[in-house]
Parts: sequence; structure tokens; C-alpha cells
Amino acid sequence: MKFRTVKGTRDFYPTDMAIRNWIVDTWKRVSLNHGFEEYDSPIFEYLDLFKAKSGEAIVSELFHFTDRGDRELAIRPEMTPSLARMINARAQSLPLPIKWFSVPRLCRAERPQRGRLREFFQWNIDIVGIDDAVTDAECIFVAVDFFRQIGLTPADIVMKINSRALLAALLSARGFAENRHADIFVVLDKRDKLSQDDFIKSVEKITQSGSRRGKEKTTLIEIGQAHGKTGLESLAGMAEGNKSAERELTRLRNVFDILNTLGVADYCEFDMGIVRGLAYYTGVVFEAFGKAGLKRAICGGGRYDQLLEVLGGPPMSGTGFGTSDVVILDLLIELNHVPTEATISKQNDFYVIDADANLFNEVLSLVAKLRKAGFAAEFSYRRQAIGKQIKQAAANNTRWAVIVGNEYTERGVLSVKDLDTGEQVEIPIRTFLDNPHAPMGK
RNA sequence: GUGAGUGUAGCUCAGUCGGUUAGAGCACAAGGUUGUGGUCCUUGGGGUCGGGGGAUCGAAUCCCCUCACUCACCCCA
Repeated sequence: MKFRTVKGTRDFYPTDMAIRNWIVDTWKRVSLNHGFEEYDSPIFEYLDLFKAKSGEAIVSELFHFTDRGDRELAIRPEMTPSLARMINARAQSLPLPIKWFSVPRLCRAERPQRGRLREFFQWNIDIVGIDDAVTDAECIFVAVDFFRQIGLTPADIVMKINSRALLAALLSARGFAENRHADIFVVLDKRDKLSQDDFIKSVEKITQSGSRRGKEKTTLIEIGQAHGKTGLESLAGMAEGNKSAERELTRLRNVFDILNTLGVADYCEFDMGIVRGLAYYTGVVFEAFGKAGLKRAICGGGRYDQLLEVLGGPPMSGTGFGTSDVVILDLLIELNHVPTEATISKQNDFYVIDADANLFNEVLSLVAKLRKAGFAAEFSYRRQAIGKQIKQAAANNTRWAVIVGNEYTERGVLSVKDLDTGEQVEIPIRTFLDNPHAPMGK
């Protein structure tokens, strides 16, 4: 084959498209159920928009080009800058809070690997304008609800939750200067990727030399390894007496309380190892992980306080998350949870069959009437034996076969056959057309 | 950008020590005689063995180069 899809891109044949639509439709349905409104933006933007958020280094990781008007443009690699641009443009008039979602097609010039391609669809949820634990919890709730909707249980997936604000407060309380926090974040974020020994080595690298070293190391390991209920309690002792740490701990506990009330606590777990590499996160952060096999983060998000401001808007706190169709699909394949074709691909209501080629005009006429009435009706392009036509009907995922035989012209009746049960009834044409679903009692 | 692995039919793969015309299952198509599908039976189409070069009487098989894909690292906006 001379032509193929470009590296990291996919064709969507009807069977693939059915699965993609199933994922995207579920994203949309869940979003709407939770009170979010859909938005979208252009697929390309000024390159400067992405530079403003992520710096010059981002350029090599996105597809960019110069148009005929010498504009430096880039295909969007993420949705957040466009969202910020849209909100900033109407910051004075949009009612708060903003609860928006989108399912953009994105491109990143990365090297493809498991769970990551160069072109993909991403589900984005954001709540902007309110800085409160209830919105942190609501975002997590939405993500977990999606996992529930596609059939994943707490045995399949875990949502790990942390607070960068708590982490920062604890570090400050223990004497780590703020200019060291970023380095510490990086080490903690990699905790689960490293062996215990390598983690300790990494911690040692970022401790100060001299008398404080041992104490710093102990503290960082204690903080960094804290997870689960006991982990959260162990931090309580550490936060005691420090107002800012106590406040952030209360906030995080509040998030867990709300998640419990919302009924999704069994999916959620505190983990100090979730920090997220993105520099702009400031508060509660979270990532979902598959429990078996695919250890990659399935979805991730958190609270950002300065993002809109950085992109020229007013200071506004927001929280949100994103996940991609690629990683979701990989997870589902691994768990053998991909829905069967029959349940998600297109289904015909009727397949109209002639028992004799002379009756073909009646078939066409019937199909036209059924389609006009809003039913999905199909017929064979080839005049052949009834058995062959029924076979085609079944292959086309049809619910009812409508058989037009000599009795159609002689007695004014036709037969409707339920292709799932094999049950078949004969009814007058007029009765059928009055209510095509009636003969089978559905 | 760095490292490793894999390339045989649309898909999953077999192919012995280098030996004649490269195979299976699934999928696809046709048929199984004139009014009933899923099973079954028969038949068929489909291959530059990723590509190029080399050693050999002879290469899917051995050597070199190259390309593509996969996985991991980096990065994850």
C-alpha cells in the first residue's frame, strides 16, 4: 500500500466509529447529567496562545505552521488555553460558576506509545469561578461516574487524590523553603515509578547537606509515602499547630467527605504521590489508574488558580480534568470491557424482503413509507432467494424482517419476523403501516 | 531526541536443517434449484514473505543497510 495513515493517527472504520461514538456519547451524556454545558473552539489557534501558557519549549511538541497571511498557527494540543481565552473574553458577563465540557479533537507531535497517539479525542470538564471543596469533589464525581457508566468497578480502577496546597503547607511548616518545593514535587510525583531504594536515593539528592540532612530525609519520606486513610491521619499530626496546613488538610478531608456522601468513596483514595507535573496546578489534584496491567494514569486533573490570569484574564480559580479516548479504549480492551458490536453499532428497524422479484416495487414502496415515518428501513439491492435476503437482514443488524409475498397482492397482508426470536406474524398491510412496531407488541 | 523488540493474506499466526508452485484458522465472496437467517458443507478471490543490497546452484529462512510499527525513557501543556 502506497498510502497509509500518518504516524500516530487512526482511521475509524464503521466498527471503530461505533466504539468511538459510544465513548464520546457516554462522555456527553455524563457531562449533561452533571449539569455541564458543551462548548467548542477552533481546531487551530495562534501559536502564541500555547506559548503563553506553556513556554517556548512547547513548540517542538505541537503541529504548527504559517498561513498565507504569515500568521504563526498551531493545531490545538489541549483545550485549556482555548477555554481560558473564551472565558477571559467574556469574563465580565458570564454567570458564575462556569460549568463547561468539551470533546475536542487534539494533536500532539509526540512519539506514539501505549495510551498516547498524535491525534485523539479528549474529554474536558471544568468548573470555573468557585474555589470550594464541593467543586473539587464534583469534578472527581463526574470522572468516577463515567467509569461507572462504562462498567468499571472499584476493582478495576482507583482515583488517587491529593492536595498540592496541603503538600506545600506541610513542606513550609517543616522548613523547606518555597523555592525548593518544585524539585520536591517532581520527586514525589515519580514515587510510584521508582523502586523503594531509588525513591530514597532521589529524596537524598534533594536534601540539604549538613546536620539537617537526616531529618529532612525522614520528613520527605514520611510525607511522600503517605497514602490511604492512615496516611492522611499521619499527616494530621504533622499539620498540627500550622494554620495553613490545618486549613488545607480540612479542605482535603472535606473533599473526601463529599465524595462519600455522593456514594463514590470506594473508588477514591488519598495518595501523596499524586502531584502532577503540570506547573499550574495549585490545589486538590487527582489521577485515575487502572488496577491491573495498564498502570498509566487514565485521567487527571486538579485545581488551578492562576491560569486565567496568566492568559490575560482576571484572577479566577478553576478545577477540571481531562482524559482521552485512546487511554480509555486501551483500558477497556485490557479489561475485556469493550461493548459488543451488536449493542452499539447501527441497527435497522426493518429489512424489507420480496419473495418474488415481481414484488420488488412493493418493497421499494414499503421502504419509502417506513423511512418517511422515521424508521431505519433497508432492503437488498439484489433480487434473490428469501433465505439470502434474511441473511443480509441479520448481517445488517436488523430487528424485524418484513416479507412481501404473493399474499401481499392477493390478500393484502405481509409477514413480520422478529430476527432475535424467530417469531413471525402475518398482518394486514394497513395495520402494519399504521403502527409498524405494533405486530410484535413493542 | 535515546534505547529495546517485532515485521509472512484484511486479522491472529504456522512455515522443520536454506530446497520444488508459501500455508491454516477467522474474515470476505459465490454456490448448496425456484417462500425463511445465525450452524454446516463445497468452492473462490486475496501475498513483491516491509523494502533494498549481499554471500549461495537455490532465501520467508543467513549477513548488511533501510523503512514501518510496538514498547519503554524524555515530556505530559
